[in-house]
Amino acid sequence: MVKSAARLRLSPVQPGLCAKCPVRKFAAYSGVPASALKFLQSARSSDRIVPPRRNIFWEEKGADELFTLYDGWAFTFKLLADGRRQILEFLLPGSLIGMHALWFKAMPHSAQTLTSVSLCVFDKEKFRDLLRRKPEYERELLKYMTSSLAVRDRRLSDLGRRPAKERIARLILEIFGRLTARDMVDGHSFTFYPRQQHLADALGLTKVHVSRTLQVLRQEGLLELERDTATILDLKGLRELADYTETEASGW
Amino acid sequence: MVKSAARLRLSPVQPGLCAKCPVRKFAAYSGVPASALKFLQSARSSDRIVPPRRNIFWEEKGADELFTLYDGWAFTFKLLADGRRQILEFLLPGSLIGMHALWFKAMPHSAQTLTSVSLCVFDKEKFRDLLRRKPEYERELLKYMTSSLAVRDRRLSDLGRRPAKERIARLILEIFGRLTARDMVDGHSFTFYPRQQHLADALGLTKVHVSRTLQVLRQEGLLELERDTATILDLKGLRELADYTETEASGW
DNA sequence: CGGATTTTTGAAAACCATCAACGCGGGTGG
DNA sequence: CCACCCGCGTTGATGGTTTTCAAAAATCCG
Repeated sequence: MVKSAARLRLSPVQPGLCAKCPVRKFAAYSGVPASALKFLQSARSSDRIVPPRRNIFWEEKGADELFTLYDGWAFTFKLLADGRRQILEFLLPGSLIGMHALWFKAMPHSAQTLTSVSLCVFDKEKFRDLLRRKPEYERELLKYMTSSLAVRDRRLSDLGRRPAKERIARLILEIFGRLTARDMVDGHSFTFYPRQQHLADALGLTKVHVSRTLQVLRQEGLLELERDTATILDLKGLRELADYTETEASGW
Repeated sequence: MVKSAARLRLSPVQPGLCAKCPVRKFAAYSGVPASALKFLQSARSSDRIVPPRRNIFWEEKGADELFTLYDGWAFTFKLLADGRRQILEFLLPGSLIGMHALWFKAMPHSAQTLTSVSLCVFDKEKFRDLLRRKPEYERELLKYMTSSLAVRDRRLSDLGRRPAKERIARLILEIFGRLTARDMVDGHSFTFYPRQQHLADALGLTKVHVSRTLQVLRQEGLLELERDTATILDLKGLRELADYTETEASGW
């Protein structure tokens, strides 16, 4: 099963009509008013398939487009002068990518694919038109951004104040929650594309320490991470360890 | 001079007409269209003065109001179960506080004053009306939120990937930039209300380590922090150490 | 099967936390 | 006005978490 899911990434599902979009109820789309769908469709200038490990856009460069992720996994990140990387967000189907482009000349971060990915591409200007014509949608995006900021603040607390074990547990639980909302889990298992290096870069750790900490979590019977597959062995225990409340698991 | 500035906090400046508001060009207000001022004024249900070290609202509680900070310093933060604190953002005049209340039942963080503070208070429902009536303002807020998210992502990178010295340097430079935009600096000196414990909680460090690191920065002739006053001794050197580019210094 | 990527392991060191104590200074109350 | 108290910053000793460096083992992919 996992294998076939992984194989899927080689030819990602491609989007069709916005009105029938299956990811429409997720993330940035969750509140798109039906009346705006026509405009959303017309602002969508094209679709695009991007292979794994390719950048979608680059930090400090300009961008004329923004995207929604239709299928596949990706992430946003920043690079420091010495090459160290901080992953800011893992992008899942429904994620809106590159809003910054709407108003600013330079992107504040890069975006890169993890799997092969299919994107809905929106021309910057057309998207601005859409916002002007459909303030309800604009309002929905404002809500989406507010919620995104809250998620980012949780991660900030994790990096600032939690030890490695909790950081890892919480990130896995967060992704588990998002995937559950998308019906992309199989019981307590799910396909998981980030490598240990990605976890490290998202959590402010080194891959070595991530490796060691994952072993502890496995030995404690809480969590198992194999290549491309994560299995939560003890959800209750993991939540407890991670101090992860139910309310943290909704809405994006 | 510092003395008198500190004394000012005991009776903060109170707001008058939105149309003549001196902080209107900062942060959340920077793009308020003149046409929206009338509505902004009418959405403003009252003013409020809050003494130092008081919460403005509480994490996990609901809120019926949102605020803009008119005068004084404050910050937002989250508490962990064991009492550890993560400061998310320092709030300066012009900051919009508590947007989350517009759509969500529970606040994702708390807000607390550092000095005595004066707030413009907006009723949640009236503010929603304002957005409905003035989509230009709504659009401006969307831009503001986007930019806030980018700032948060910089801090995330700092916590994840930078050592204590750089974190401190960068936070000071960020605040210096924001204060400069507000004309609240005196050359390379400025009034600075956070204590070392606040820096620690914002940067994911302990107050002890902040103290030691500040001593190093002082000995290196880069930065001096006394009670209520910060002085940048060597701006160029500090920027270099902090890897702080000019573009990081604008727009919020 | 062979090369590349990813994960694991070990040893040593760096960075930062913890704990505890002391000093300084400002504000407050007697 | 002075003494006291409390918040805040400092200092030292010690320990833990995490990093670094290097290398080997495991896994994947073509």
